[in-house]
Amino acid sequence: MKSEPRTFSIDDLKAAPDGVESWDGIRNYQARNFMRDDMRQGDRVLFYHSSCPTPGVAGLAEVAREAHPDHTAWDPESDYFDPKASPENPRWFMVAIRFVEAFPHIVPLAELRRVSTLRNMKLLQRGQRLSIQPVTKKEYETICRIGRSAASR
DNA sequence: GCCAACGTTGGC
DNA sequence: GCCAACGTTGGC
Repeated sequence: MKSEPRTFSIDDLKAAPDGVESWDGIRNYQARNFMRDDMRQGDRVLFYHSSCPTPGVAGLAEVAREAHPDHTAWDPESDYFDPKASPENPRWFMVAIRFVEAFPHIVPLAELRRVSTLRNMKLLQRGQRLSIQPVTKKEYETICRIGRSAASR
């Protein structure tokens, strides 16, 4: 899951009550469908910092609550207001995630690109902008190993 | 700030 | 259903 750290970082997640935060504001159908159809309680999440000096994986979270209607969609005061959404027809969904760990050092995108076993990772494919993407177990484990190692920087 | 690559909108 | 125009994402 990608987030701009100026807006919401892994440290912000850690500081949230119980380390839990709702992932509201997703207004892309593919990302919505992925949250609604594929993300399950306890699933691990790579927390990615985007649009910042060193984009990369900052740490880990887990799904604390499965998909439920994103109420910001029918709040006219919200930046994420969608006039076509309503409590009866929510249109947009969100999950809640819980902080698990922050890596000692971010795993930079540039480093991910150098790891041959990650070459098929969706994040690294050309034109891939989706803010929520599936990750294979092997990719997840590889990135955890790099993130926890003293050699990462 | 630039720009490539997508996604969405809306006229026809 | 097509597709041009526009908006967004996100690395660099």
